[in-house]
Amino acid sequence: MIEASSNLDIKSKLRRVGLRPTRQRMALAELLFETEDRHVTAEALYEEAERVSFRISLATIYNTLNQFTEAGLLREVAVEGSKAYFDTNTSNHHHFFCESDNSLMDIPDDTLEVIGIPEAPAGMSVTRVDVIVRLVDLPQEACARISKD
Amino acid sequence: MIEASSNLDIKSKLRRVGLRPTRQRMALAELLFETEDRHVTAEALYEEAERVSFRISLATIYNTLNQFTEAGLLREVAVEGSKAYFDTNTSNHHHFFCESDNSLMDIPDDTLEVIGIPEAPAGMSVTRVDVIVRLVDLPQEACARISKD
DNA sequence: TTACATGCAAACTGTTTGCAAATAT
DNA sequence: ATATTTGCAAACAGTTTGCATGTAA
Repeated sequence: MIEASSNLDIKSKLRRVGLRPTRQRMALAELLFETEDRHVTAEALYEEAERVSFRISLATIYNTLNQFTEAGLLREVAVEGSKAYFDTNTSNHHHFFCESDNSLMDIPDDTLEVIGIPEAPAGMSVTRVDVIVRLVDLPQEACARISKD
Repeated sequence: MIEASSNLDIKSKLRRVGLRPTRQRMALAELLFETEDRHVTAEALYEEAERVSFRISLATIYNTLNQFTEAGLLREVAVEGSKAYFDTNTSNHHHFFCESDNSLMDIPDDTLEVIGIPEAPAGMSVTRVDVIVRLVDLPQEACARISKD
């Protein structure tokens, strides 16, 4: 049982998108939305739940992340690599991806701009423009030292 | 045995990057580099080899694609999704990704520009900036009709 | 009390690896 | 002759799914 503070907010947040506020969805929502702008993988969220002694199966984590994404509470970030990343910031924005430790960071919305986006080829339309600025940590400096999540 | 035309070119191309020109590497190089700007997945290349009756194992395709990438003959494109995409155009450029049929297309180098790339966080440096313009085909229109590869 | 959600294990996809047999130099 | 490469099958990671059990309304 994680916190109790904002249970009602979370409950209605789930209800609003048509998801039953079950114990596990509540707990995951609390972990995800209590702080701003998180970037999680299924595995990472699973470990986080473990850390606060919340019992949940990995399958349910996957299902829940997908449901939250469909419901618009999360957005999936397209970094290649085998893992799926979920971002609690669903607005239009771009990302740093640190290749040294596979961490994602938001790029503040107003710094970066893409100009001259070509028209979509005939019969298609643009759904989104994703920019990933790939980073490596310089020798001697630990990428891990920078705030992640 | 695919073609015979430019065997010498391909052979020296492989030698130049320190790879022995084996039968299977030659065949794959021929498939990949005969035409410009290809985007392949391992599976797709495997099927292509089958189509021209070249016997090769999928494991070798994977190994070869990775070797070619390390050698700088290919570059991996970071479209999320489970599959790895390899691009024969190793220069700096961006991509359309058609979500309807999972195909990649190059965006001509000079159309698109990213401005205001923020500085890398302390201790890190930018290795690359990737832009993916995601597309869907409009109803009624087949994305597949557009030239792929 | 009925429809929906969960947990488990098994299935599945894309990819990598260990090792014996085949090939390049 | 020697080192490298190949192919196979097995291993592997991440993710999804089928189904019996548990839970929310």
